[in-house]
Amino acid sequence: MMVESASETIRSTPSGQNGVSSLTNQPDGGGGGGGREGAASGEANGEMSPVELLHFQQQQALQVARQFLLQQATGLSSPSSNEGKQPAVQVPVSVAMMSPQMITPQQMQQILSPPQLQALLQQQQAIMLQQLQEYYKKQQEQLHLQLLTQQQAGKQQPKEQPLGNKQLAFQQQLLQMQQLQQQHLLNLQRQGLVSLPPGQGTVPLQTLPQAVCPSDLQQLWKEVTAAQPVEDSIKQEGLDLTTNTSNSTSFSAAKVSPPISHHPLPNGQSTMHTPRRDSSSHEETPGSHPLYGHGECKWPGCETLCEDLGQFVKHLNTEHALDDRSTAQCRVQMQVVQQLEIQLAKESERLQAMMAHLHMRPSEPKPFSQPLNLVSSATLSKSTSDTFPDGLPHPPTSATAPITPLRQGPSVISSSTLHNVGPIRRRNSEKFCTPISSELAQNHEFYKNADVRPPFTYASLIRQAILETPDRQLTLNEIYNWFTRMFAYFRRNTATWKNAVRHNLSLHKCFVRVENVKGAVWTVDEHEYQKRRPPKMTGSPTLVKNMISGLGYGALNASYQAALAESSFPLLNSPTMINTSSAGGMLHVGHDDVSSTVEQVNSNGSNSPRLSPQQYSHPVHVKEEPAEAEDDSRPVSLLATTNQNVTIADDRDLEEELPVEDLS
DNA sequence: GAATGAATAAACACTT
DNA sequence: AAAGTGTTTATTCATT
Repeated sequence: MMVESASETIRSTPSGQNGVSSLTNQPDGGGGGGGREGAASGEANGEMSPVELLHFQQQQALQVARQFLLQQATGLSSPSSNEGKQPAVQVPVSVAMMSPQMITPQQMQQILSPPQLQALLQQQQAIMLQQLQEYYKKQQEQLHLQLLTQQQAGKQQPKEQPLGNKQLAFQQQLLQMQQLQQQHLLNLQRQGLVSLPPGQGTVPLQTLPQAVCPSDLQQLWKEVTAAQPVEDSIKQEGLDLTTNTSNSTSFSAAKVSPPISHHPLPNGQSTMHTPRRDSSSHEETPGSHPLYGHGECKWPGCETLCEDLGQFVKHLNTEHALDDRSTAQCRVQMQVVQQLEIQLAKESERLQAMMAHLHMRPSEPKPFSQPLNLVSSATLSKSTSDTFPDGLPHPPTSATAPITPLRQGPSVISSSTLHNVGPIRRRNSEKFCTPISSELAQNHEFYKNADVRPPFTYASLIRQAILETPDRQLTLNEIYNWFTRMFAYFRRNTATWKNAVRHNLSLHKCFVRVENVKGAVWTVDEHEYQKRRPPKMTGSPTLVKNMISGLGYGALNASYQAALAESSFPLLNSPTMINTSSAGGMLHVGHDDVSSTVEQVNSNGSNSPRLSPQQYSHPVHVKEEPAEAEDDSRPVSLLATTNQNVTIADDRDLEEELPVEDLS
């Protein structure tokens, strides 16, 4: 039988330095049409009324800010915006020779070493922050000027209604600016995240998508922009819109409020019906009010302390009754929400584009985590989202950022992974000695859904597949199934990779074929496997250390482990074996691939009843006996989150008996 | 440049 | 006989 031409996908270009230049598709990050550059220099003056003028300027300012934001947000993907901004970064020759426009982010990652990338990103961020601050400063100065002008004018005029409007306009502008700041920061963080290779240890926890919560952002912003006297000018005017506004913006971000036109509810509920606020992890008690939290009124600009809900309601009705001010504030809030919606739309679009680019199914309906695909996700899902020790609601693998589900895929995907997007021959597992299992764990969902070739060798994959089963043995067909189940990539070109699997099974001594009642099964001879190649960097403590820190395991630990657990290496079934410290432990395995980690897990994870001991000893037992005694137990790391149980035990069954195959 | 490991392709044998 | 399974050889590429 002919092998269908699968080769085209696989061997088209060997990746690496030579192939890169041929890739030209660029994700058109939100930059949209290129022409919007010179958007505005808020200059318009003239015959307009002060109010109109304000509005106009505000619009323009917003425009500029938006563009700026957009540009910056896409800065990484659109080389034009960052050309020449990273002088200090050392770029490989191969990159340097390419015209910048030709480089896609992926390619960048391919080409740049993780440290380089890191440096680049940091620079980029620093620059962006700086620019942003400058920009906002200017805006504020401008505002202040206007404010003064208005004040003078206001003295001569009846100040009833006009003044209110002006104030509102200012409020709006400020609000929006703050909001933009926040958004921008978010973008920055996300950018950094998305493209941060795992090897970059310096990633602070907050920069991780999982950890980005509005409160963090605020905190960050406060630090970053502490110098800004924004609120002061406002307060001068007698407005009580203070920093707190950022609070309101952040928390309303997630919700889309219906456009209330004129008379919003007195208490502003209509806009704030957000059930769960990001920052409200502690609050959210049954009798709570969206505008009440942490003992204070969350009305924008109002931080009045209220002992209890009753008092708060009272306060709400008195202080925030239906009047001009409340109405206006509500309107401001609406705008804020609208802005966020716009932003969300843009981000979503970008996400789509990214996913499309990565051949992922855009339809992925599960914005939030999906634990494990292997098993019915339903079973696991619930536990996954909240099982994390750090209280972070998302499993690294599939979880999505609270607001924008950006990281469907490679969220965590490591550079190494990205390296292999596309045709590659070399599996990096070896070089970076990234434990395949961890990588797999982290990007499990991604591989499952994205048609991306996994960066592991067939041997390591096969081993992984085998070790994942309780019996540590699989029939060829089961191995096939595992491949297809775990990797979208292996759902096509079947003839090719199946042949490769067979070839590997036969070729490597580490795979032992055992006759069974039902036929033959394949097992792994660990000893042989380890012998297979010299441990690249196994032992080196320093390396290990680097790796750990590099991967950000310190900070990441919890989520990482959770991810691992979630990734459900079946072996881990036992919920008991949770040992945070072990994250390092598993790393030290150092061996490249999937297996290495897994194996450790296995051996350690021995608790799980069904694990069969064998692996180490050559003599392979065949399936009949489920498992005798648990083997040794090295301290393993994986923190098995509770959900474990569900897992893959069934996995195997699935293939054999159940036609299930719900793998997306 | 050689050695090595891995991916791919393909031929062939055996079994079901 | 066909399909699946397993073995083997050859070629190519990438890395060391």
